[in-house]
Amino acid sequence: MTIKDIAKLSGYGIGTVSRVINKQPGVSEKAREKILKIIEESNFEPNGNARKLKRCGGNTVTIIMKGRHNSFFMEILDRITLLLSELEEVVSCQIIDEDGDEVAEALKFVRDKTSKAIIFLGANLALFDERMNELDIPCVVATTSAKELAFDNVSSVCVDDETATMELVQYLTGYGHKDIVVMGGEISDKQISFSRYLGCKKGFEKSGLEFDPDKNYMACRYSYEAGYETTKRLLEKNIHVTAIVGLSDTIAVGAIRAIEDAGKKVPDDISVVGFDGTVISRFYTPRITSMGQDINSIAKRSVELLMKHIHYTLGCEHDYAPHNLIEGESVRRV
Amino acid sequence: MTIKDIAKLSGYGIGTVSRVINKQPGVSEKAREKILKIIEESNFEPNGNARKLKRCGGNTVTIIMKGRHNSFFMEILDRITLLLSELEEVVSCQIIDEDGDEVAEALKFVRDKTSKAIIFLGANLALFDERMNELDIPCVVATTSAKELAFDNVSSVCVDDETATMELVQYLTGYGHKDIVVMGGEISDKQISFSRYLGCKKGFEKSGLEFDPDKNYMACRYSYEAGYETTKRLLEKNIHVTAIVGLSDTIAVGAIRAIEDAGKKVPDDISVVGFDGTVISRFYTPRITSMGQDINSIAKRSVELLMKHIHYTLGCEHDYAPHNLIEGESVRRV
DNA sequence: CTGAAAGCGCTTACAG
DNA sequence: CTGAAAGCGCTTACAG
Repeated sequence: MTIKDIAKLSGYGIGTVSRVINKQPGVSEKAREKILKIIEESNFEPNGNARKLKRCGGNTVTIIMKGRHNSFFMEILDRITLLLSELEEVVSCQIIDEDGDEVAEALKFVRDKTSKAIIFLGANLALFDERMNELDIPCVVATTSAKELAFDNVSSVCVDDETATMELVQYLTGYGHKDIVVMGGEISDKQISFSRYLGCKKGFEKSGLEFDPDKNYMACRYSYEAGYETTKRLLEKNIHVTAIVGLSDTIAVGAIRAIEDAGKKVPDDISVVGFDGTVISRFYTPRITSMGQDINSIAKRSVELLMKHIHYTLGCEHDYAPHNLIEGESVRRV
Repeated sequence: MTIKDIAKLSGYGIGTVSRVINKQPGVSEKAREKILKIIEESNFEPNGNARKLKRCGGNTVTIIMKGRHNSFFMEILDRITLLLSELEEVVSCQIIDEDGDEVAEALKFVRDKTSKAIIFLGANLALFDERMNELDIPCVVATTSAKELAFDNVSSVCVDDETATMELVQYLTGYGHKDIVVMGGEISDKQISFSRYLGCKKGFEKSGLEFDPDKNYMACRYSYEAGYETTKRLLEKNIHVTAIVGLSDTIAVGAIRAIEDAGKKVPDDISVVGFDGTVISRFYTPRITSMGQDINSIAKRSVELLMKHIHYTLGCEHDYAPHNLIEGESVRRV
C-alpha cells in the first residue's frame, strides 16, 4: 500500500494525497475528507524511508545515554522521553558504555540521516573535538556543562556541580567531620568529575581543612561495585575516617555495604553521603543523605532548549538546574 | 557527498561504487581499491534512508523495553546490546511505560520500515492480538513465555517462573516460615505474574500450607514505592507475618524499608526475599536473598533465537533460562 | 484547488 | 568486470 494506491482509490492525484497526509493547506475539504477516509480504511502509513530521503533527513530526536547502570540517567531519560512524546516528537534511545564515544555514536545518526537532534545524557567533553564540525544538528548535553565548548549548536543543562559538591562537603564539616574521603570519577578537566573535584577542594578549604588529593580523594567509577571496592581498599589502609562522600548514590551504596562488611555501622562509625538523589537513596537502609539533582528541571530545560534550537535556530544556552540536599539517616554528628 | 560524487571522482559508474560499498562480488580488485580509497578520503557514508527505501526496509534490531525503572531489564538490555553489536547489528532501543502498549510501539517500527526484527523486554501477552498479523518480522520476547501465543515469528526466552517462585516459597517454608505474604503483579493469565502466582500456590501447597489469595497474595507494581506502600498496608493490618516474598528485588527493597520504618528488623522480625537477583540485592543492607534469573542466558538465547529467525527463518522456539537462588542475609529460621 | 513530473540517493537486474 | 537505467515511495515546485 503506497500513496499511489491511495491516489487511485480516492480518484485524486498523489500530490493531493501527500498534502493531506502532511496536513498542508491548499486542499478542498471534500478531497481531504475522502482521502482521509480511505487512508483510515486501508490502514495506510506512509513509508518513512521515502519521506526521510525526500526531506533529506529523519525527524527523530535521538538520546545518547552514557552508562548502562546509571539509574540517575534512567530517571532523566524517563522524564525527557515523556516530555518529547507529549510534543509528538519521535524519540529513539541509544545506550552506550560509560567509557564509550558518544560523539562517534552521534555521528552515525547524522551520517545516516535519521536524527534531527541529539540529547547527550552524560558526556566527556574531551570527545567533542573537530568531529563536531560534522555534527551539525541541534544538540543538548544534559548533566554536563558544554559552556566551554562554545559550539553554536550545543546547549547544555546541569546542576552547578562545583557548588553542589562544595555544599555537600560543608554539610559534613558542619556536623563536625574532619577526616573525610571523597570518591568520584577520574579527574580530567573535560569531565564532570573535575567540577566536583574542585567543589570538594573548596568545601574543605572553606571549612578550614586542608585538602590533600592523595589522602582525601579516591578515583572510583560510578557503580556499586566500584564504590564497594574503593571503600574496602580505604578501610584496609586503617586510617582514621569519619565520613565518606560518594559522588554518586551508587558509590555511596557500595561504600555502606563495604563498611558493614568490615563490621562497622553507618552512620555510627562512619557517615556516608551520596550524590544525585536517586530513588534508591530514599529506600536504602539507612536512607542515604544525598545531594539531589533536580531531575525534572534538567529534563524540562533540556527539552526546551532542544526545541528552541529546532524551531528557531537560536544560539545555544547553558543552564543550571537546582540542586538540593536530601537528608537521610546516613550522617551523624561527631 | 553521494555515491554519484564517488563515481565521478573514481572514474567508475555508480553501480560499481554501490557494489564496492556493499561488498558484493563482481568488481575488479583495481576498481575496489580505488573506490575504497576515495570513500575513505572523502569520509563518505551512504545515505541510510535511500538504502532503506530501495531495500524496502531498515536493518535495525529494535528493542522495546517495558518499564523505565526496571534495573533487571536494564541489565539484560546491557547484555543484549553488547551481543548484537558484536554481531555488527544496528540496534535501537525504545523504552515504554510499564503499562504501555508494546505491540502498538512495535507496529510503528514495522510500518515505518526501520526495523528488521524486534526484541520485547517484558510483555503483556494480552496485547499480542490480531495486530500481530501486521507485525510480520522476527520477534523475540525476553523474560515472558510466548509459547501459548503460537505465532510463527515470535520466539521467547524466560526462566520457568512458576517453578522458580515455587522454589522461593519452599525455601522460606524450609526455614520454618508459615505466615508468608507474597507481593507480585496483577494476576492476569496473560502476564508473567500469573505463572509466578501459580508457583506461589504450588509452593504453599507442597509445603502443606493452605494458600489463601486474599491473605497470602497482594498485588503490587514492580517498584520500590509500590513495595513500600504495600508492605506498609500489610503491617498496618497487624496480622502475623514472618516472611514477605517480593516478586522483584525492587518490591523486596521497598518491603524492607517499610519494615524498618515500622520499627522492626529484617530478618530478625520479618524475613524478606526478592526475585531477579539484580545488583542491588547484593549491595543492599541486609543483602537480599533473591531468586536470580540468569541474565546472561536470557540475553544470549534471545539474540541467538533472533539471529536464527533473521537468517534461516526457522519456526520459533521457546526456551527456559536457568534460575538459581542467591542467598543473602534477609532470611532467618523461625 | 489539483495533477503531472522531477528528483531525493541508493540498489539491482540487464546489456554489454 | 562495468555502466546506464529503472525504480523504491515519497515531497514539492510548477503549471494549470
